[in-house]
Amino acid sequence: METMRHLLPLRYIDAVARAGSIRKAAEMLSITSTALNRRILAMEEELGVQIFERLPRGVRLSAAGEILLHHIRTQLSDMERVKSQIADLAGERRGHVSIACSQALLPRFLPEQIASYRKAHPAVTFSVYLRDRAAAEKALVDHSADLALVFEPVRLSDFQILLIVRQPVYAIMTANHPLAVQETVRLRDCLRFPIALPTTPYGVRELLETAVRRTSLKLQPVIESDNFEFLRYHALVEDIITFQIAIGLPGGNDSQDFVARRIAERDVPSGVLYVGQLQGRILPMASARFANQILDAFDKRFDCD
Amino acid sequence: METMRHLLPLRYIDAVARAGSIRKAAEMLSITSTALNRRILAMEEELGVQIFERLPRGVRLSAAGEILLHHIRTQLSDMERVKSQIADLAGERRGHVSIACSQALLPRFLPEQIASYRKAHPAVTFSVYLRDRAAAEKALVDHSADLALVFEPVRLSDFQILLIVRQPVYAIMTANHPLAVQETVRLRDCLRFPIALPTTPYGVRELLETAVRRTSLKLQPVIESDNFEFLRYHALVEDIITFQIAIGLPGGNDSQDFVARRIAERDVPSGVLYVGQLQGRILPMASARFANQILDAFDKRFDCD
DNA sequence: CTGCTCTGCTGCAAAAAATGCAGCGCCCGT
DNA sequence: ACGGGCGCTGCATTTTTTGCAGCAGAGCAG
Repeated sequence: METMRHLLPLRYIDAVARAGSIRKAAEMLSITSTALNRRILAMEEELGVQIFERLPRGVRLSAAGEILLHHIRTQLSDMERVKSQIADLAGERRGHVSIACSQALLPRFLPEQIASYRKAHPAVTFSVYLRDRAAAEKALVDHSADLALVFEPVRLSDFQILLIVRQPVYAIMTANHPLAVQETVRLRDCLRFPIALPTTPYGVRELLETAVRRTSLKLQPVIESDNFEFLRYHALVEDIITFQIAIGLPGGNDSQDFVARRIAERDVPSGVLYVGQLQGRILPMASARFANQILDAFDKRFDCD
Repeated sequence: METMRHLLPLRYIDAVARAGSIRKAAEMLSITSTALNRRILAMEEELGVQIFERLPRGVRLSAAGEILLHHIRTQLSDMERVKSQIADLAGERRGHVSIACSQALLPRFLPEQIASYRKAHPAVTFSVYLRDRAAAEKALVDHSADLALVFEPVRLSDFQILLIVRQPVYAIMTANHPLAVQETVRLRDCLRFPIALPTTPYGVRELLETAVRRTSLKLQPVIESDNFEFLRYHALVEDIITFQIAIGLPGGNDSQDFVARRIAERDVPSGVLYVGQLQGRILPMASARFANQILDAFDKRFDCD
């Protein structure tokens, strides 16, 4: 966060690596390129190895630099962890939790969880980043996120799974839609009506695509978007069907405006939501405690297996 | 080893913690107490917490300081690891291995192993510290040793076992001792003669004590020492019997001066030699490779189970 | 080819930080 | 009571870091 001056050189190297150029990094750090350049040079001198390859358009990490940078990033977040541990034993219970997650968590689940957590520990702050599956995992690796909550992740080796929750797919429609009378709906029935779908990188879309591949059905969305909110609003206005997973749904399964009807499991198998962290990393107190809270929350709210 | 100036503050804190006083630490670091004092103060300022409690006779780590120091020590040896990784990919294969071990390893086993390793990697340097079981484990914890080779350790929770080797106890005597004619000797026969023993903290002594406790025999050493070499030399000169474990014996079981005769397993069970490292720590390349070499060596030389 | 721009890098002077010296007040053991 | 150890501070000095201006080199547009 702030200061801790002895690892300023480390932050400088990190910044240069991110910016890809000393001058740009210097600007972000609001120092002169001279100073930054000389610190890099000094660091390379001390190590006896080039950290960056010099290109005509900037710099790039050398092999040694890659190793060093990895170490630097763990070191930086380790220091944060130590700081929150220290704050913790002073009874302050402060710290920071940063989360990378899929869209479905944003409207309801995370706000609720964070609010509940902050009620108990008001000094803890949060960063929440919207990231697709791949980007969320990358965020763990470069320590820009402590926790990732992702739907149907591409399982990366660095991803340490804390929890797996099955998430059935729901069809969202207006309350007076013909299908709204049923408890659960069949996929083929939905597809007789116009539908709105998330774009391909999203897990829900992938599940549906996989489901229809086994059948003679076809997905022919009249609306595509990468924004779930938009899809739901549009479904409302135009009276078409869209799809979402359980955790993204408001209140009960029904709100005043629209209803959510579970799709038969035999048509579309439940997707899987993963909560995870970086393999082998020791989380800061605050993040670890928040992760535990989430785990508890899932135990209570959903059937896990 | 030295340099890497950005973690000088960390080394300073470590030094003060070890010395227990700023002035003493300053002397060791060959700087003024003023400078050191101010660095500590600055560090505490940045952290917003006292790292050291001030006592009339010096300083002592505070609770926060304990946490911080633990982090500092990991950080310091992590940096060493990174440096050797970097050197490694430059093909230099340099680095440093520090070992805490029992006495029995010093005369033959470690010199041989280190020599053989250094033949392959001449740029790797070694520190070898003689430590009893407890001190060796402490050395792992405070990162003053990468590896520990100890006989009959008090199993600490931080100790991650890499290898276990059974080590039978041998009786050492002059070649013309009455018992020297037998292949293996009985403990009760040994105790009919004058004996020389290591002092109580040592594993061999403990094994023998345990062994006689089940019998009517008694250990009545005419010589006690904490130095195995002395015991052996003295046994030679005075023609008395002493005891040692397999790995400490020279060449074959016999040298020109004395012979080693295995004590019947039913009298004195084999002791156990442990090779271990700090739980959860990632060893520097050189140390990891050396540990592997040792593991291989044991596979070839002894029956392991 | 000629400008033009963007890069990393360097000489030199100014600014900032760390250091050492001397000395203060404190507390303990004798 | 007193000497010796301790942590800490004001001030002068030294060392380090920073910023400004300017360099050479490489891509790029014309």
